[in-house]
Amino acid sequence: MADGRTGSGENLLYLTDEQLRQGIEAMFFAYRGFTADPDRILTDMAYGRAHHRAIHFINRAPGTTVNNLLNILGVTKQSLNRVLRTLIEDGLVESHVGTADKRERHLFLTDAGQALEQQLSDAQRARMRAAFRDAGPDAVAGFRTVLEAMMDTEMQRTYTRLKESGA
Amino acid sequence: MADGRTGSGENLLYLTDEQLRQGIEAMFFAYRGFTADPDRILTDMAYGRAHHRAIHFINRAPGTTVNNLLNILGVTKQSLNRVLRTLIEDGLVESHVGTADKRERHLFLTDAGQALEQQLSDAQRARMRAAFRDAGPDAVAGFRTVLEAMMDTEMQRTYTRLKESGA
DNA sequence: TTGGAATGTCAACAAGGCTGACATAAACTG
DNA sequence: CAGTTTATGTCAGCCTTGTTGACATTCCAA
Repeated sequence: MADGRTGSGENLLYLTDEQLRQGIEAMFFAYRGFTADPDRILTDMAYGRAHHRAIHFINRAPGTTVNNLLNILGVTKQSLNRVLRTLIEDGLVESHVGTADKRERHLFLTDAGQALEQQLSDAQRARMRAAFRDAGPDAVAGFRTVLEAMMDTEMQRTYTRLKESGA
Repeated sequence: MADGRTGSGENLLYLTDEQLRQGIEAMFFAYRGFTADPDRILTDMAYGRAHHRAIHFINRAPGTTVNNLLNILGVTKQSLNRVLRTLIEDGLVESHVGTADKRERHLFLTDAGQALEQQLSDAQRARMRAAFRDAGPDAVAGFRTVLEAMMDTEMQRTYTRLKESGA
């Protein structure tokens, strides 16, 4: 079974260890490309990938709480807090004490924050768009199907919720 | 054009900004799942993701030189060296002076190194296999097409070379 | 009203990137 | 052969970004 064959008559050659290893390496190299363009922009400022992630999801769900962002990003609150503090100090993010629950902080991008978000996502989308266009719609559908299947189930739910909150 | 439509008559709705953003978020969440299982195994030892990457590619191309590994991993020699040093000290990797060119060091996994590699890749392959099986062969083909298109051209070449050196 | 749960902040530490400087040995070149 | 380039290793020090621990504030329920 290590080579993915079964006696069922189905063609399962796409599940051989060699095919899986190629998939693993494709993920590794592609993720480098995926992050390369925003990374380049960010190092010119004093920011890193963690700042990008925070900005992305605050833009995606304005008014989100720190706790919610924590669940999305999958890091500790202390780690996120450091990133948020610099973004707030630099005037890219605003934090408003919750009205219903004063323990909560609701996060928003300022105009400057939105400008940076736009710059970063333009760069990342440009690469994604080129890849999607080269690959074609059927390949893109397969790409998304496999990625969804690769997520932890909890992340699948988060991803779907975000997806449905969009257009 | 920001929504991906053109007047060409082609259906380019899969290139809308919303579709691209979903692709971006899918990459983010899926990569977390992709690394989660090996990460869990590694933190129980004193190792991290960097050690995993080194072990993976040494196993993939036994006898590879330090310089070659550097190009594959895309890190500085100082960074790689720190990782290699611990792996060699711990008896997972062996470094042999080159015969043709004595400046080069050729890297090999020891039996213990191969055992760890097996453990890590089993975990990672299990998730990839489940995702591939759920998604089906056509989706897997699309997945790989998009990932290859998303790599930097230099990484595409590295990836292809590795792929062709396999089965 | 009091104790626990939720939320967020501050401090300190570790992993793993990075640059720069430098050493060594081997290979190559004029 | 002398000088240069290449491959590798090492030291020092920096930054980002993850971690745990301690603590303050706020809310809610017994």
